[in-house]
Amino acid sequence: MASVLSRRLGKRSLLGARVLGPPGAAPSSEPQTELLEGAATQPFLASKDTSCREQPKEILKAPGPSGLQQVAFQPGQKVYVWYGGQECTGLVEQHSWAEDKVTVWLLDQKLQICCKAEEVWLAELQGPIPQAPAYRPVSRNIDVPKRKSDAVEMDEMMAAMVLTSLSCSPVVQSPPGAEANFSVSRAACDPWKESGDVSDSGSSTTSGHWSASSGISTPSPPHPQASPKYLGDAFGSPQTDNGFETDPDAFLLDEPAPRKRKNSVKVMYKCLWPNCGKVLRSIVGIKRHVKALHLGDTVDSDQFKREEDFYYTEVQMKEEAAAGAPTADPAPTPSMTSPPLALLPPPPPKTQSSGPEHPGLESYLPSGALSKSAPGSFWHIQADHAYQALPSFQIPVSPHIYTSISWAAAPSTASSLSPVRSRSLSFSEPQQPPPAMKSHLIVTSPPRAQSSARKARGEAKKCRKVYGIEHRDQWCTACRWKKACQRFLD
DNA sequence: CATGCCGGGCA
DNA sequence: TGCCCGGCATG
Repeated sequence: MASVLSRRLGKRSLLGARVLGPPGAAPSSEPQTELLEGAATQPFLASKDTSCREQPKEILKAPGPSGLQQVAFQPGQKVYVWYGGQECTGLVEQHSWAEDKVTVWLLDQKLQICCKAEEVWLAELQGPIPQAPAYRPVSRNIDVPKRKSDAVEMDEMMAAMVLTSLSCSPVVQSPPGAEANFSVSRAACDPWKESGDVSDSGSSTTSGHWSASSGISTPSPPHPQASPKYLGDAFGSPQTDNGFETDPDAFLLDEPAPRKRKNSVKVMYKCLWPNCGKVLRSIVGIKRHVKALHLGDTVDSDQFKREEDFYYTEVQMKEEAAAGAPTADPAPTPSMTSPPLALLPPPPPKTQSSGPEHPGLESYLPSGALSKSAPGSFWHIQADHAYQALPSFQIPVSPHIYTSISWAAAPSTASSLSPVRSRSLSFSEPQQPPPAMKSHLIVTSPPRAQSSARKARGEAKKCRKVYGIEHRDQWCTACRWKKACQRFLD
């Protein structure tokens, strides 16, 4: 985590320097908004901006006192602009410094729009772009379809542009800078940098179809990175999986859709909005969902513009059974395992609900953050020698429920005797339905005063007693190691 | 005293 | 991390 933080900070600061300067001076609309936005999205923009585009060619206005990034958009420059709910590619037609507005010709929509300079960002290093093409600004207004005599030229140019964009930034259709950022475009443009980081993004998990059309895909989702972190780092994890072959070349040019992951792991996007939990297959979908249902229509306010990103998270599902053992991927992706949580069997009728309730706990973590964090990761914890993690393992299941899980590993020798730790339920040792692990809810009391105290000696016979010292080899490992017996739990 | 097991050391 | 053991608590 620390590492994440630091990394993150690093980025942020980087960005701060570059994109958003000291608050205030900038010609931006409302300082307030700017601040907020800055705080929330900077990192994204940062990585995106710094890594991909501008650096190389764009013209930055002297960072003067304002510090705000001021790009002098030049006619013909290829840019991205957030329009109609998606990131569109377009060409700058005119940049009005006075109003800090930019007129952009949207390639996709074939129309011209005029928006604030801050809403427009440069597409990566545009090669030798035809300088100031001949098309004249037709109107500052939006939606002025334009098909002119120079249509031909335009077409050519557009074709070129499209090609460029295809090769450089598959993200064309992906969501706004916010999270989209790390996605492909970055991957594509910034192979040399943070390749590790990049790898963790969808490209590796999803089959990376950047073909905008495929509903499922969308490059890489914020992955653990985005949302979670902001929600308080609930997910633990940096966990960048460096598993992605970082082949610069592959990245630079239109790489054939990244190979699919061998095992069909589907990436879905889950809404993290409290009590929602909707799962959609496309990032766009989820964004839309969040925006529409939870954020309300705040499209125009900068401040919320990319907020949706914080409310969904990527989850990986195995094709076959959603419940299936979530891949080894431990941390971040709250792989579809969260659900089980909800399904946890209610505390067995007579579980010892220890006396002291802990009303206080309830108020703790926001359910949102929590629910998605802990569980996901915990559920697949496996331990061979459980004794170490064994005794009552508490995991916050929901703000107010603490689950105490414990499981015992079947000793290599006698699998027949897989014990079950349960003192409330009177199981005899033989197995218990749940194959993977045995768990039962126990409302544990908060930091037990006497936590340090030794665990009372269990009444059950332990290996030592049962097998006798002479058969020490039949003891469970824990016993052999003079640890709490795992075979005969009490 | 026998047992259970925590804490800690070692490889 | 696996393994072992000193030493303490408990019955």
